[in-house]
Amino acid sequence: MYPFKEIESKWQKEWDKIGLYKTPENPENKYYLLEMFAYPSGDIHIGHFRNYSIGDLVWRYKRMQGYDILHPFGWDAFGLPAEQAAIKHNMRPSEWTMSNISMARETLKKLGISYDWDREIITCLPDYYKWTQWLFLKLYEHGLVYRDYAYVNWCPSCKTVLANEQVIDGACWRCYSVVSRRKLEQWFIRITAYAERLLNDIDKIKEWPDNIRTMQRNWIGRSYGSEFLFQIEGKDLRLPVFTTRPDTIFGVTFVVIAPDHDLIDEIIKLSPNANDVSLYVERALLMSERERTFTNRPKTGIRTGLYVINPLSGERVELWVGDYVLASYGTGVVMGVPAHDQRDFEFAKRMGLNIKVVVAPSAGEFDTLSMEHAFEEPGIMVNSGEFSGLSSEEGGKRVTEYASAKGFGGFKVSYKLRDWLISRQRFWGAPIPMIHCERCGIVPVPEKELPVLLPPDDNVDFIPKGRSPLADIPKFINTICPRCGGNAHRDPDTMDTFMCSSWYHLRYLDPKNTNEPFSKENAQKWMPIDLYIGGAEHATGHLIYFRFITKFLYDIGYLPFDEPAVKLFNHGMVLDKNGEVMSKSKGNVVSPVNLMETIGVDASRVSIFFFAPPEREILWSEESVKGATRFLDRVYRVFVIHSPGTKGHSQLKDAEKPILKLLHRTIRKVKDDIENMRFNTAIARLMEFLNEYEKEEKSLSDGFRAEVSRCFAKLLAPFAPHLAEEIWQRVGDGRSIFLSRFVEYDPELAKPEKITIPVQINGKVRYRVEIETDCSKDEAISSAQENEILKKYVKDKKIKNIIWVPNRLINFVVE
RNA sequence: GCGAGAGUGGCGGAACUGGCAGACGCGCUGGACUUAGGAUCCAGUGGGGCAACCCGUAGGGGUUCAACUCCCCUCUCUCGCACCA
Repeated sequence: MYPFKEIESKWQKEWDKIGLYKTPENPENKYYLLEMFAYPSGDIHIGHFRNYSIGDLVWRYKRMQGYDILHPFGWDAFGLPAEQAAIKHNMRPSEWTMSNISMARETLKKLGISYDWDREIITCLPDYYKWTQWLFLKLYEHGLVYRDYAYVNWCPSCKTVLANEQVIDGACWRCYSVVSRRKLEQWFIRITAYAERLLNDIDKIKEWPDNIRTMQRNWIGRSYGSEFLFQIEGKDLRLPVFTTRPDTIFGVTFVVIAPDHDLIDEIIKLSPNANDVSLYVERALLMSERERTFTNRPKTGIRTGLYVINPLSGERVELWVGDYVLASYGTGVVMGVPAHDQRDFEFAKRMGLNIKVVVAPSAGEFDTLSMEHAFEEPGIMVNSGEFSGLSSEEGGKRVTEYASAKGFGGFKVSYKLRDWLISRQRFWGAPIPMIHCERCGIVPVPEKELPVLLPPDDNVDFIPKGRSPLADIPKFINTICPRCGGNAHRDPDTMDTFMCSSWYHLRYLDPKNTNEPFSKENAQKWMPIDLYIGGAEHATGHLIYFRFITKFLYDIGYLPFDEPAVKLFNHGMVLDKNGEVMSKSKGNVVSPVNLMETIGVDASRVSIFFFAPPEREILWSEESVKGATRFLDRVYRVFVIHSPGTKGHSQLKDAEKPILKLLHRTIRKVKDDIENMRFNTAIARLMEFLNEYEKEEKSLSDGFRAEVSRCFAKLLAPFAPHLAEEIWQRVGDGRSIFLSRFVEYDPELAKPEKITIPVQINGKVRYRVEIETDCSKDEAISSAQENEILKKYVKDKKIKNIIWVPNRLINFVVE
């Protein structure tokens, strides 16, 4: 194997010395290249390596095209695992986090990833989270932060709040007790105020993958419909009901409210069978929302004994509580129209409720009793008072207008997107900069007092006691009200780490700024991100929050753009050879360090690029690295050991023409493949070129070989940078290859003179014919017609049609 | 369950916009070189017949001169589902 160790360490030192990765201060041709930052849960694994190698490849390619690039890296350092590690290993969260960061940073440096380390950020350090808190205050200032009650998972035996991840089949992951729900007052961010823009602007981010754009659309989930108020009979309480089918309002035979609805306690109080309802609600809340909404699960429910009045028909119908209704969507109350909604139909059948047809396929045609399914399509309204006879569309509109005029309803747009709950009852996060004062109520911490420092994490008891550990640290929790100067206490919760990661890309612009999160000037210089690389698992989490915060900062004048990233690229996951996710607990983590030490950084990169297209998931296996090491060994032999050195150009010999033409075709294909993120086929092209070149090598002049070496080194440079630099040292201009310009191809040379195309008879390939490139249809057909096989198939039959696809194929359609 | 993807030789994958299915590589088989080979080089390699041909892209149907590619149905797997980041 070629001496990769010496080569790699030599060039890494050299690049460091010349400051290759430093960000230019005043970019003329800017390119902001960003990979999602890392959660430091241990050392870099092969999945990270894949992600960052993709970024590094793009950096090298773009650099050689003359771009001024910002390519930073950082750490998403707050979060649950640090606290878990603290409990498990009796370590401080900061110690665990920072030592993981040092280890991973060293690995990234050894892997030679082109980051400008001067711009590194760490979200758990005060100079960063100060500005996360600042962001929270700005959101508060603009009315986008509020407090409300929300359910959390609660383990009664550990007495702690659990993340969804910590709830396994409804039980606590540590003690296996049944997890219940507990209502807590928490902080929310009103992301729903941006729902419409987040949805509409998906049209602006055309260079994001379609699947992510579709997932975001569905996640935001806009639906147009109507809202109607159903009064509880005899009470002064009106329940708003959202529906997308106002045309079926006369078919309501029951109304169902969610067990987690805000008004549920009141309903229980009013209910004649309060005990049973209360018990039902308690049981329903043990299930996750996801379980509750499984459509193949039998829907359950309970009568409240209360009645509500249909505002349109005046009919009184039963009010039920049902677990298939979610408080978080629509109004948390649904009208049951069993004749025209399949879920309602099943519910009514199970519970013995009436089914009333109010929409018929066409006027007069309907059958009330023999229905086996709901009729969900639009049609003609029937049994609907004055609205009978109208089409669903027209009637729905009229019904809603009528309700609006009478004050018991109206048009309504509903979103699936919910407000963002950011309170976490945990230690290891950015403290929420709010103060609770007995006299003044809730008071934000003044901006000049930021950061609200997290107290030292030694001697903190992380074993949960049902509230945030910060609540039990007097030095932290007790404070003075900034408004009245009286005794007050700080908010004990910390922020969701998605808050930290929603703006980190902006801190890189200006990571040392002590006066503001980043300067507008730098934002103007570098934003938006030109290419953002990361996993698709963030589709409806980080990638929505990140867009939202960008829009918010645009609105308050901090940013000149309201979308953060022009282009998004999702790489595939790296799984082990059994198709399982790599994790420490499974012990199947593949380290790029071992790989790098046995075959080198360049061969490791080439293996992972060659394995599959970068967006595809891969099942990692060591056997596949052989192709890459053999390839680079041959490259080393042909272009380093046999290097002709820098020699002048010479007259082109006849034997050199085909290689020259192949070289230009290779340049064209490799460039095209890099630009379309098809790195596996780009490497295949280089292999093919090498195969041909090696056969002819001996008959070529030194001057020609030097020219080929220069081109090949540049084509190789994005994939195997160290080896490419080693080749370049022998044939180049004395500077780094990454300061040179990438190769261009000559379209004339890239075109082959003759091509062989298939000839089909009735769509089946029967023989082949060689034609001149770009020849005419007649020329092609005449050369194809002189053929025994064709004559055999045609015989006395007629040629009906001849299909000619230029430079592709000929198809004779016979008989 | 809902939403988003994926399924091609023994294996990873290739096939531009509907136009030669299997590029490139791994593995395997045979050979060369060699004291040796888990090194290197050469040749072969989807299946059947071993010839003309036929069959093959998860399964079933359809559109077309032509389908891995487009449409319908079914199956399997992966990711996300709001407190993992």
